[in-house]
Amino acid sequence: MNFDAITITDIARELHLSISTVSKALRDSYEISETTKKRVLEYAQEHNYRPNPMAQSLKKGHSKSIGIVVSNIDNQFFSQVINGMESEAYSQGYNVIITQSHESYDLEVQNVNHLTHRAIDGLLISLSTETNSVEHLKKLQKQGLPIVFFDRVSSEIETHKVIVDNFKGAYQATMHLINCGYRHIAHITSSAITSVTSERLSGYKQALNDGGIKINEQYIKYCPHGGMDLNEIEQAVDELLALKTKPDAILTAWDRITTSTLALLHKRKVQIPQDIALLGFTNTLLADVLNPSLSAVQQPAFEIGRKATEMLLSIINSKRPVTEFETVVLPTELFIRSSTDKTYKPDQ
Amino acid sequence: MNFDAITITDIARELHLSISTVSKALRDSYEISETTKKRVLEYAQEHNYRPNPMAQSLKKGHSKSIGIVVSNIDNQFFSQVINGMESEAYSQGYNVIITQSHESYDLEVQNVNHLTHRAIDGLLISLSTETNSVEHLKKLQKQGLPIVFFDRVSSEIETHKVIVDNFKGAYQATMHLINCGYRHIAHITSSAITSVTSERLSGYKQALNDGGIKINEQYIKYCPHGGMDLNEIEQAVDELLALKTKPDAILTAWDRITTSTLALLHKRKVQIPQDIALLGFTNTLLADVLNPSLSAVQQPAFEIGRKATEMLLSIINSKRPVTEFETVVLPTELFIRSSTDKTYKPDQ
DNA sequence: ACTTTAAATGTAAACGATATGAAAAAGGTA
DNA sequence: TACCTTTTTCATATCGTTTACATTTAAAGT
Repeated sequence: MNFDAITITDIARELHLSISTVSKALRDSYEISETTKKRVLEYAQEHNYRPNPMAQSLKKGHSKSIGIVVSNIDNQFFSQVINGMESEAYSQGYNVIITQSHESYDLEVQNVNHLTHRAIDGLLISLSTETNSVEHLKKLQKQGLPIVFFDRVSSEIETHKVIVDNFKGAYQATMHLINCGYRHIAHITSSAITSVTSERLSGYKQALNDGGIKINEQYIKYCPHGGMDLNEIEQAVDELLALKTKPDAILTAWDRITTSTLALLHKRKVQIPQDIALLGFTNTLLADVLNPSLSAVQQPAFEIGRKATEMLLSIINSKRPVTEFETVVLPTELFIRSSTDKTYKPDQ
Repeated sequence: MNFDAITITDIARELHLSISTVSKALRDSYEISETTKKRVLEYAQEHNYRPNPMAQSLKKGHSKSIGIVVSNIDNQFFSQVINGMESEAYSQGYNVIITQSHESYDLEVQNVNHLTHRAIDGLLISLSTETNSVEHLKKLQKQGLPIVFFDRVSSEIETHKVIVDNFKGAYQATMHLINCGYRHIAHITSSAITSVTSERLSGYKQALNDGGIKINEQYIKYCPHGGMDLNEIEQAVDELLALKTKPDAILTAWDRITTSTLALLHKRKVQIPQDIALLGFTNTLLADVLNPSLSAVQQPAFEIGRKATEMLLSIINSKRPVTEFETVVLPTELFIRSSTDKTYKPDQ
């Protein structure tokens, strides 16, 4: 706002009042007479006065904005999460500043620094797949910056967290595949260090166990870059297809991996679900109109974002330091469509 | 940053120097001796000193952040645009603050106010479909706020603009349909007041003319809310399907409208392209794996965002007031897939 | 020894708002 | 009229920086 805007000083000068009188009148203080208040308010209105937020922030010691770090905004899941965050933040008079880590640890650190440079009152973060040290966040937390994790959390930092029941989501999905009659179920997932990955992996394994199916490590493929690197997924898919006993179903654990796997199977002329069934975690709105319509584990993305923000703002607005932290676990939802349908006929 | 951070004053006190000496040392001024500089720099480093951005902004009169207003972040086109903006802004040391109008005029005004409240150095905006008065922006521009339009622009404000060749994009798309042998080509588009809509509509009409096809106003449907309101699209589709001579092809003009139309046709068991061909403007990454794979007009979204930001920053950083404005027109790209293929067999 | 000059550091006034405490004005009571 | 309240207004310090200007100190020149 380097453009000429009217300040409190201008009003004081014009109205032959002191700066403090104007300031108080503007905030409707009881100390100021009704007459003066009216004069000031009218003048302010007329000249479109807006308090300078930088001055206010400096004086008050907070910026009324919160920082967000996600891996990629260009991803249905995260953009829905951000929607929820924005909604909650705005309703409480806060701005959000969004940054992307693009699944890179270095970028994550850089973004976090950039954000704290730029005066945020709190941080909402989903870790990048590369991240296995959270020292950069620990330091900030120690300095007093409120942090709330969502989606991909760290167990090394004690704070509020919002996640989904990844174990159950993956368990239900795998169990659905088993119930449909699939026996060779592969799993393509992301970096092994990410919380989300290991929880979903456990759910997958447990379901296989409970279904009396032996776990085959060859059926589990890791894509360390979480779907950002198409080559990784391509290699994973090709390795699965090259196996003597090819899988008859694939459970993909991440949004990007799911849609990429679908595209790759297409390109290789693999019939879904006749040759291989596909079921994946994804929040795409297009699951219904994909070819074939895609069975999916969907996350309550908007609610994740909203809840995480609510928790962050509760820390920010808390009078006393917060020492009791909570981890909110939201349920996933399984949508069954054609891509896991044994009786599927391509021509509808 | 209301958490206890070290300030320039702390450093000065500890090192028995004046505040200005420290300030100058930190910015490597020639006035300060190498010895002092080194002492200050080392101390600052060690104690992890960060200049308070609010104080700097207040003093320097700018915030190093730019505001963005889009209709919806949860939309491939816009998230790609924002990616481009973020990329350019960050490389020049600027932050972006993103807000969504959700296609509502009131929300747009509110966001713009909120943003200027919160100290931005410039504004990047794509108008909401509802917006037909830009007085709120004119006022800000008059006050000196640099504004750059992208995508949905207003002819009533003179400033830099980044758009795509909407006319040509729609013309090529329609021509492609004509060349494929379609003769009853419908057009579902958004609010008639939006620049994008009218340009694409003209392209559509011109192509029909050039192809010797009479324009049938019954084939042109408007969805004022630009795809946010599914009912509108549903009604448009149903009206088209109820016509005595149903269209044999549909050109959809907006990302959301395209994917929604696809879903609606699916639900109504309309075979694409056998019953009706579909071609639309969309930037979804999933066009290849939709059912059927979707012919699409794609926009260079990242480049739109990057370029718009570059132009905005050039205004912001310009020494003299900018009076010469430029409108950059980028090309669209037509991808031909199965949804417009007369010879299409569902089973690949 | 005394002035000149350059180098290094310091003082203080901004930026725009808020808040504390004091002063002025108005009203009330004896 | 003098004195005390109460109401209303103002002067000023503050937040953390930046910066124009002033001062100090030391070295150099005459």
